[in-house]
Amino acid sequence: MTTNGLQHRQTEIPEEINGLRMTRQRQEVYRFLMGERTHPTANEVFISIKEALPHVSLATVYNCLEALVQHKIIRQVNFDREPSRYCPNLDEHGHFHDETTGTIHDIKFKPGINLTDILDLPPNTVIKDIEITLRGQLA
Amino acid sequence: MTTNGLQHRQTEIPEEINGLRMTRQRQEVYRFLMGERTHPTANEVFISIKEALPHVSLATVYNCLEALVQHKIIRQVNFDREPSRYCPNLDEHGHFHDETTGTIHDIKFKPGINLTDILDLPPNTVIKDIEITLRGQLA
DNA sequence: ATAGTAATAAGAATGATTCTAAATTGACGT
DNA sequence: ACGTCAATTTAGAATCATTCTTATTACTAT
Ligand SMILES: [Mn+2]
Ligand SMILES: [Mn+2]
Ligand SMILES: [Zn+2]
Ligand SMILES: [Zn+2]
Repeated sequence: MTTNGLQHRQTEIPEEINGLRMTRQRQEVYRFLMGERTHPTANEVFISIKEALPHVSLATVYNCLEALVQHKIIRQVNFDREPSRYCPNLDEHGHFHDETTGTIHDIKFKPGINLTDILDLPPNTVIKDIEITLRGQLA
Repeated sequence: MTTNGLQHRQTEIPEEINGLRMTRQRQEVYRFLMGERTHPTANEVFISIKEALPHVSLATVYNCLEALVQHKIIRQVNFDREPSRYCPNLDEHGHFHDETTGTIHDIKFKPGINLTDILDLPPNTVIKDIEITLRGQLA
């Protein structure tokens, strides 16, 4: 019988994703985000993974989130000047911010739509990223 | 001969726009933004209008910008977590952030396009605002 | 002019995020 | 296993755009 804590692991996360070594802290951040549709903030991630890693620091959560974003494992989402939120959905999608409840919802694009088709862009423009944000009420 | 400083005014800005009283400070902020396509930050506005109003404070610039935004006279534009920028273009448009030069460009939509047509939104959704941001290079 | 309200100014406070420096961990070769 | 080196984590300090506080000044209306 060992005490390495690996024997009863429930969700298996690979050693490495997109070239990023998945340390215990990164695993917990990633696992939590994968189970959330709410686009949590860094602080919400911090509070939640403290259950599994009581000694984790907020700086590490920021470090993990930055590493995961840079390796395109998760996405960072910003609403105006509010604290950044994090999204595990890698499909191209927009974000709807419901003013009534404060909740955030992923918005898919209708099938067959190319965002660049509707934009009046100069020729030969290289687009690295598109962000679409909506604010309103889910009537 | 008077010293009220109003006799040689070059650009006439009305006393009131969209129900907002145009104080001297608000006029200068607004006048500067109207002459800029660069989407300046609050600090850039501050530095520029100090020529005309040497005693203006940065807090006042923030106050003015907030008032102008709330009365839909200008628009606030955010790129990730960078300082907010301000835009005098009230037409519906997106923003392209050129990584090479750091410049920001307004992006028009192709004629006859309704943004909501391409989004897979739940029925009866009230949309108060849409923001489209692109990042890349103007090849 | 007086009173009441709105706006401005200067500086302090805020808070999400980043930085610093020291300790810990992991990977790799011996 | 051991030593070495790089990567990662940690706690706390620092950063800095923005907001807040409070006193002063400017309008507006009687
Ligand atoms: Mn947070
Ligand atoms: Mn600024
Ligand atoms: Zn999302
Ligand atoms: Zn613009």
